[in-house]
Amino acid sequence: MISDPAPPGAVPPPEGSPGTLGWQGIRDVMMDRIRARHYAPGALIPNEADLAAEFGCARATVNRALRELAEAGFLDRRRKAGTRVIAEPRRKATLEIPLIRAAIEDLGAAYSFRLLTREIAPPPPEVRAALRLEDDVPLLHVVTLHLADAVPHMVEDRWVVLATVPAIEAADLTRDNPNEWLVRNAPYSEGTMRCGAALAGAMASHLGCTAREAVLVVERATWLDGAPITLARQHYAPAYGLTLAL
Amino acid sequence: MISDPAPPGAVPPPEGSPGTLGWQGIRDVMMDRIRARHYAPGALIPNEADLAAEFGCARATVNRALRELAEAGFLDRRRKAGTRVIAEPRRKATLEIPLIRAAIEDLGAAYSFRLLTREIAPPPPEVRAALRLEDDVPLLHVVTLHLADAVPHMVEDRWVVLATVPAIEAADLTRDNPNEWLVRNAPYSEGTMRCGAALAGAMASHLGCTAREAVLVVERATWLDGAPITLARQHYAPAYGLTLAL
DNA sequence: AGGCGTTTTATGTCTGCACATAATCAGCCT
DNA sequence: AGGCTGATTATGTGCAGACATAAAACGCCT
Repeated sequence: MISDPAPPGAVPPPEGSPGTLGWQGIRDVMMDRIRARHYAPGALIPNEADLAAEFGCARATVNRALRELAEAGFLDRRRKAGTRVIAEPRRKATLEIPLIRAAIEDLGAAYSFRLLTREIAPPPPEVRAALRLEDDVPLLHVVTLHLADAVPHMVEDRWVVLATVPAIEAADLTRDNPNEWLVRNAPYSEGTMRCGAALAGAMASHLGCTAREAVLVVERATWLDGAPITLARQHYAPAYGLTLAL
Repeated sequence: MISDPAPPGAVPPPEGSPGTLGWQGIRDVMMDRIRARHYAPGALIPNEADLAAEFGCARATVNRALRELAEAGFLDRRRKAGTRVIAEPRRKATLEIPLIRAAIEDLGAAYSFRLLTREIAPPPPEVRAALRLEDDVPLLHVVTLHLADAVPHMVEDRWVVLATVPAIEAADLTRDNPNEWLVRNAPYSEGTMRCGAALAGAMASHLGCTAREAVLVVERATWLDGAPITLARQHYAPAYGLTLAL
């Protein structure tokens, strides 16, 4: 049965006006109802046709509104089974993957970088494993120091699969840093990302801190249709943190 | 002008078949074209009506496909100006905010928790600042240790604004841990989330590690329509990292 | 009871069509 | 030239109707 008569509090303002609120308005009203528990957690809500009648609009408009709420993780929609309020919504935080130059400039600092290492070498086993590499081919290995107002901000240790992105071998990475070159020239279709913490250790000298300080480590690997592209491990300066949007 | 004749490589399979590929198919074809630079980075793509004619479908179907690509950060759409390929796509990683119990059980471990502290106290200045609290009212302060297979996994230090969520004062937080209680009973409309690194320090005793190890720290604050709800600082056990999806 | 098709139902998607809205562009006036 | 105004144009949104599809519910048969 449907929890129509609003058990506890009630914030349902669909009003008697015709249908001038659009799909965003309908989404907002439905969101309010979910929050106010007009629709109980876990309960079914009315079907699209009924809601369309209530809001005085077409079913497609209700569909658009409910689809968004489902994508946002508040509703569970299944054919024939109807639409259900998720009792324990698993919300998502999103992280805009920073183009390093842009991230630093957004901080109001002047960006610069230094290429510390550039070599073609066989990767260590963990790198091969992380990229799911089968052959033991040499990769391009670059270490880049990124600075904000000439102060070390992040060290990026990156391996690039030349077989997948041969053009990078000829690129002048002292002009465009590897991060930017890849963003512009190597689209990817899949990837993994993990962030953790570690002691600065060997990175301390680059970051201008002591080896015993804690730094944020971000590791990202990318593929294009199954072909490995690159693995990057980034060590940020102490006290720096990533901000995600909810 | 539009980069229609495909400059470098070309992967445009719209074929002569009528219109049996649906909006997802159209999205995929367009994605392939962007990756193959059939549409040059920064260039305009054909308008919806033309694409609809090419794919043999209605404009609404093309619209749906392009809207998704725009949301994913590959296209920039503006009324009258048309749709443009973003040259340096700023991609987003998403983190499913874990219900701690579920996160640990997904690891294949048995979940348990211990409430270490429960008090009502005035918050320190940084907590007030993070929640944008104006009055100097006392908050509920709980510290919870979450364990995976009886091994310490994370310590959560949380402040809850009683004025916004009075019901939590009566809740039995030794049954439902604060995390779960809030997810079920305190919906939020806005929030911030930040993750960084720190030395274990005073948390070491709870986490079963030394004070000089690096641990991941996640700080989350939430509001409901501007009213502050809670601030949580979570210290994870050493070596644990968050995995984001690209 | 138990198992197996068939019906029913709610959502998913598509089609044409229409109008709204924003932003560009051209042309006009001063 | 400079600036305002209005036409043009591409996207944003809406509607009504239709068919597709998944899955639950029902009923039938054994």
